[in-house]
Amino acid sequence: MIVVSSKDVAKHAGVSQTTVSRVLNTPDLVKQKTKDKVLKAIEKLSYVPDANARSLVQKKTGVITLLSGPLHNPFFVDTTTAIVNYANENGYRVNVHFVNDKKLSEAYSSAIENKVDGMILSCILLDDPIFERLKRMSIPFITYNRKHKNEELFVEIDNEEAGFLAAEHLIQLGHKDIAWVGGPLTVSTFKNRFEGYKKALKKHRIIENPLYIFHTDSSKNDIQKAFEDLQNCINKPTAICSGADSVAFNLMNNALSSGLKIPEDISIIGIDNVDLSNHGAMQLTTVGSITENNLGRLAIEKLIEMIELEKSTCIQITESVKVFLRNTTAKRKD
Amino acid sequence: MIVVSSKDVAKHAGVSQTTVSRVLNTPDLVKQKTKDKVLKAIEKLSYVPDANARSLVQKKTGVITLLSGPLHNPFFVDTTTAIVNYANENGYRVNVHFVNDKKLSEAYSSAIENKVDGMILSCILLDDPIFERLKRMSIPFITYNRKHKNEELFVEIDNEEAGFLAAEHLIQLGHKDIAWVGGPLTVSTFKNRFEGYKKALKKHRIIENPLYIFHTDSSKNDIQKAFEDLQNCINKPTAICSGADSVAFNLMNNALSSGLKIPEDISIIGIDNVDLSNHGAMQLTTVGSITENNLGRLAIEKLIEMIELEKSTCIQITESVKVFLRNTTAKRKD
DNA sequence: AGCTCTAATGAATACGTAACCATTTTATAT
DNA sequence: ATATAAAATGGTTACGTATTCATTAGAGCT
Repeated sequence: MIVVSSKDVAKHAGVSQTTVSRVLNTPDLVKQKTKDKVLKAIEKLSYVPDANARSLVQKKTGVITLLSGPLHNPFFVDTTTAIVNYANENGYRVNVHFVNDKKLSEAYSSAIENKVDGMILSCILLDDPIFERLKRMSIPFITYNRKHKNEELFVEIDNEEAGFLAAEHLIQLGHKDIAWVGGPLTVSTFKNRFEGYKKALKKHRIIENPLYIFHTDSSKNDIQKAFEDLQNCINKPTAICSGADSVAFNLMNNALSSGLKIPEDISIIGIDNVDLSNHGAMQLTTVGSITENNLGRLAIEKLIEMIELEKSTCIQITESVKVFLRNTTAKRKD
Repeated sequence: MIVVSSKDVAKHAGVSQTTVSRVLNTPDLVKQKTKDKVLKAIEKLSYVPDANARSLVQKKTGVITLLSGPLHNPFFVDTTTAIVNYANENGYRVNVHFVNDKKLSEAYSSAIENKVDGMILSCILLDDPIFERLKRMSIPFITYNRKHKNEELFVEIDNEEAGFLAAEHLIQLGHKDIAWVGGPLTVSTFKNRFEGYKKALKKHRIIENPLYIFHTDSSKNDIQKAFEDLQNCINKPTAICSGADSVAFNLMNNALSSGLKIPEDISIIGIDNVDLSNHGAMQLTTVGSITENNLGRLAIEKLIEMIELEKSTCIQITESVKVFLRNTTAKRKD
């Protein structure tokens, strides 16, 4: 790979490397005639400045690392789009990593190897040591979707309220046998949503049935297993409260392929209100942010602010939620 | 941002910077006792090598730029996942950009600003000048999904055959009034698929109806407009051949929200066989690669090969296709 | 012409790493 | 003990840029 440097341009234009640099960064300081010479040389040699070298001296990389959950979860489709696009519009490039909880720490260390201007994380655990590590390294970062037990630097929806509203919606439709299929309780999102679910049951004096409760690893297989176990219950639940839209989509898939009709045979509600849930073929009833703000977008805005103002403010954003009524929930049949 | 460098580690451990570098890169060349000292210092100062500085001297960035289409097209969900994950497994980071055709050149120039080890493009136009530009810069690259008129360095499915099979499938179900809703003909994918569609009609002696043919800009709005125009035809088509699964999903959404039943009232077939098309609620009949290889995965494998072997082979991969029969197409009612 | 002030340019250096070459230390053979 | 080879370490430099400081050219004035 032949690389043409600013020195080559300088030699070709008969000026110093400094002047070449000036033409690109502070063009007002250089005479028009010189500028022309240099620009011509740049054109002719098709010179492109090396962003790596620049970041070495400027101590600014223009790169943000995104540790996102996997894209087969449509929530991360929406957020990744918002994050990458907003960052690009503001002159940042985004290194994207799709992380699963199993090899979280590998992902972290590989991400830290590279000096970046900031990091944005979706997959932090409640008591993840990465939190303190990033703070010690004084690298700007923010979490979205999930949050750390420290309750700092996060953007989320009101997860407990979301779980509560989801369950209460089903209760108000007359359901009593309401299952919960969520994700691991080591992440704030599922933990709080599950708390909300329990709170709603309690409020309406419905006794929790341990056979109805599944904390999956949010993999397709594990969710399918939960669904099958539910179908094998003696008292099949008439409704399922899903810990996330992605879980709901998987459950819908399982229900449909075992011949069940939604919502006639079973009601399913999600949480997140991802774009896909509004598709005509899905029409998933779900709970999501009232403002319909994209959490990724909120997070990246704040992160870039932190980077550019160079101060580490405390960011705690919790979006209020409501039910988005669609066609996967219906009154209980008797 | 305080940065601790290998010099700091060296001073702390009482060795030279060279030795620190050696401990990390060629540990066999350094005595155990020294190694311990250095590793201890690294630990204590929580030193992390600066990948930028390294790439400056090694002339290798470990970064690949991905110019992908937007994620609301599920095809790019599948490919982006495959590309990012495979690249990460092989020690590369991926700068992701989501490009729309309107501001393609902006995206290019911003991407080129940064020296990267390779580029992978989904959105190249048939006669895109970027092709020659990248070749001149001798930066390894490959295109997937679409290809350039030069017919080099691409991974695709057999698009003409795909269009042909899609249309013929509808014809064999008894349909004669078959619409085409695709994307711009300036991209190879849609151009060739449309050719296949026409070929099938011709083979079965069905006359093309210009009122049935729409080359949209693949935006939601434009597709909706096409759908509405089709519904306003005097002879409504009984089936639609979509230029891509993403188009098909949009059409399904339009059909369902205007009260039509699929496939009873209208048959819809896609091309790409994206993961989502197999979801229970979608069950989109579509045409896709026989091997079900992910095009993104094929492309990134080849790209990394090119990077590491440092030779620019000619890559032309065209995957054979077949129909994946699901539930959005049915016999024509009379 | 001589002076001052500003505009325009260049030389030298730092950034953090790996590579190259030189040197010192240690082990092995005579 | 000495010579010789091998192992281990250090000094210096290059990578491509932006920055700092020094210098030169030119404009405007008396």
